[in-house]
Order: sequence, then structure tokens, then C-alpha cells
Amino acid sequence: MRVIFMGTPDFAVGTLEEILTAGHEVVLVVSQPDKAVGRSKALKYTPVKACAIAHGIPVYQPERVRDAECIAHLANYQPDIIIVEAFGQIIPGEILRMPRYGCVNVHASLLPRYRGASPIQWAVIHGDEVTGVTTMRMDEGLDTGDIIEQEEVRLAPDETTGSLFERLSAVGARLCVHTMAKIEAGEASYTQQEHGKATHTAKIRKELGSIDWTRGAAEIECLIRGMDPWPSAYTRLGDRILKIWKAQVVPEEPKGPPGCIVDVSRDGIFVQTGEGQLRLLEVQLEGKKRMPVEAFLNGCPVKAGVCFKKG
RNA sequence: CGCGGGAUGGAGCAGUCUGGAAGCUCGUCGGGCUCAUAACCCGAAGGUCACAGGUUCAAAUCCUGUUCCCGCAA
Repeated sequence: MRVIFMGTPDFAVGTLEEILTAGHEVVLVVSQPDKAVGRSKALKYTPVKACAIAHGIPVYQPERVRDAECIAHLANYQPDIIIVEAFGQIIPGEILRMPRYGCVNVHASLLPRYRGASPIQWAVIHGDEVTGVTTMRMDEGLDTGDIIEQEEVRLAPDETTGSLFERLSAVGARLCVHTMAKIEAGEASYTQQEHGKATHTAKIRKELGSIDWTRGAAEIECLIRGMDPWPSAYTRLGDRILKIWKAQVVPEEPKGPPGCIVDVSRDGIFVQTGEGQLRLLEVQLEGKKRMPVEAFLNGCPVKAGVCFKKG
């Protein structure tokens, strides 16, 4: 099939490569404009763009896909299908109706659950046991299109957003090609979503990582994994930020106010929460690298009785 | 050239302002104590103080340049 691929971050790269491997003709890759990223403030190619260039595919980076100029440009390529994955802009109806087989979206959740941004993070933050990937025929709503295929993925107990990203990305790539094959063979089925069961998620903001110690230990532990590798769960130790990368729930009776360090030993730093304690295993002090608590304590000995503050 | 912190034995840090013999908490190795131990005691090994220049009688420390790491902001 003649394919236009629209995507931006790492998550979509695997799918683009899988589509190419499957022998489809990707005639154009559409990606968000390059942004100044990192400390150097240098313009950086989006991961999807970098992949496209490596394969010699033309790249188009419109400021706004709904502009007439952009729509006309895409029409020139006469695609059979447009694959959209983590693109980052709303696609207008003119484009949705353009290809013979429509626009297919790969979404990293089991729709209608987690419509919108950051579905992977929220599955981890909520402590879900199962999530997955959905392919659907896009309509003009936000992730409201008819479902073509879904594949479930079970979350590991120590699943982080980072690890789940990788797994769902791989599943999405495979599923997308599978769905494309079914469409091309005329065997695809389209199932309307149960709109009443829909839930929506917001984009992850950094402040979400600020730990509220009055919450339960289990909830905080999920937040820590959900914010790994970005932007991280954090708290305040004195006037410095302490990121927390790994912790373990310890069901213990309260020994102090939430946020208070109740015990420090080579087994970890034990912190009181609203329900149960949290045993910190890997942390990162502002300006430092992430490290095991044993190492952290060697250079920055904290004592029981000290309290973390919400940052 | 957005703001800021950092690079010191295997790990984490202090020492840098006010230049003058390499330090702390651990780890490792050897020995001791103990029924025993991740506990305790004694001892040892291990460092071109990121790199390159400069100033000085003398530089981890002051000056200049470079590389790498990190926090913030986007």
C-alpha cells in the first residue's frame, strides 16, 4: 500500500520500521516541527524524522496539519492509507477522508479506556494490571474511532512507564502491520467503542510527580513507577529536591506523621505515608546521579525523624 | 552562546572562599572477637584530585581553555 506515516516520538519509530519491513511503500512521513531540546537548546530532529531520513523517505513538518496548504500537500501523495501514531496534532476531516482505507491510529491503551494523551503513564500510575494497544479507524473525535484490533499487555509488578513504553511500542508496531494486512485483504472488522465506558487522560505535567505523603504507600509507589523515566516522582529534603526512582511498599503501623523518615538502615530509608510505609531503594539528589540508597547515605547521611516536604 | 550544581582511591562525599604533607562514610583484602553475623575491634592495599595550559618557592585549592555528568527553564 502507499502509506503516509504520521508520528513524532520514539514510540512511533518501531511502527514505521515495521511497516517498511512489511514491504509497504511509505511515500511520506509527517512529523511535528523540530524543537529546541536539552541544555544546549539545539534543534533536534524528532525520532520519527530521523528514522525517515535514514530510510530516504521525504519528511514534511507542518506547523498546523489543518492548514489548507498542508492538506493539499498530503493529497499530492495519493495515499491508500494514513497511519497515525503519537503524532501530537488533531487531524482534520479532510485528511481523514483522503485515503481509500482511511486513517488508522495506533493508540497505547485498551480503548475506550484512556483516551487522549499519556495513556501509558496513567496505566502505571493507576496500578492497572492490564493495558494494551488498540488500532482504530480515526474519526473526528479524540480517540473515538471504531476499533479494528486490540492486544492486551499485562503489567509487571515493577513495571515503569519506560519499560511499558518499550513493550507497547513493539506490540503496537506488530499490531499495526497486522491490521494493515487485514484491511488490505478486506477482512478488517470495525467495532464501535462503548462510549459510555470512556475515560480521558491529561498530558503528564512535571508537578504531578510531587509526592503527597498523606496518600497511601501503594499509590505513591505506582506514581514513582509511572513517572520513571520522566519526569520522575520527587519530594523535598530541606531545600533540595530529591527524586525517588525505586521504592517498596511496607505495610506497617504508623510511627510518625506522613513524610517523616521513621527508620534509616542499610535496608533503606523508611518513610511514613498516609497508609503504610515506603522503603526507598533508589534516589537522586538534585544535581547528582541516581544511586542506590546505600550510596546516597554514605555521602548524605539523613537521620530518622527528618521529614520530607511536598515540593 | 537561557540559569545553576558537579567531576577527589571501587561507591558516595568533605576539603577549594583564606594555596603549604590525601580526609570522611562505606566497600575490598588480611587478622581478632563471637555459637554466630550484614555487628564490633585491629591492620592493609588502592588516588596522575576530569583533561590541557598558566601564575607561584609551593596548586585539589587561584587564572584561562576543553571534555563529560546532572538540576531548573523551555
